[in-house]
Amino acid sequence: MSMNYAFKALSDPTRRKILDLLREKDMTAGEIADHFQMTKPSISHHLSLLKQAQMVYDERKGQNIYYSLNTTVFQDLLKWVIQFH
Amino acid sequence: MSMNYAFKALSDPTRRKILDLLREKDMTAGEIADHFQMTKPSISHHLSLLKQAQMVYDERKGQNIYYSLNTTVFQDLLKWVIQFH
DNA sequence: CCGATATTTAGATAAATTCCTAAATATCTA
DNA sequence: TAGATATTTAGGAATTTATCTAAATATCGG
Repeated sequence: MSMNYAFKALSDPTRRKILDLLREKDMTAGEIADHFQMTKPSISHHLSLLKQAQMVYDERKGQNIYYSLNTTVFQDLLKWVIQFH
Repeated sequence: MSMNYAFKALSDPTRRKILDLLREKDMTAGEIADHFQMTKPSISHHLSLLKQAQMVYDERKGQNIYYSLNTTVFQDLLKWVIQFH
């Protein structure tokens, strides 16, 4: 089930911060990387895990690849958390 | 912030299953362990991480230690997830 | 086509995580 | 108090994760 990847993805603070950034607006991989003291390959790796977890979309526009939130898994997460409320 | 421990705790499927069990009823460490093909020390370790994340309470009653859900962190999680909804 | 820019992929390493066995601790009961 | 039961703590091995540098891929502009 895809929730497993989502929970794994959420366990890292860098990835949660990336999601927070994307909540504000869609961003390119480079723009995202500029918010961290970490190399671009490392951020690229985190983005790939978020994509694997179906928490972000990626779309190439020319030289850039834009990342945006994919909210479908968040709905599943919401249902999961509500059970404990 | 305690959310960090909570997200870490949730990243493991065994720990999520423990939480699901405790949703039904409070259970002793031994009862919980009976639901897994894993040694009791391993389950004990998972329980300790859940406690560190403030997702469960533990209370000794005689020889047994009962575990139960602590829902306060789940409320924070709910708020966090809702932001992405 | 070439050089520059944006991003990912590959490969390596250090740190963190999961799980085990053995030993320690706490409680109960005879 | 001694033995049995419940649970945790300690220590170690195997796996996974996070990060880096170097190299590869894709696109753009001249």
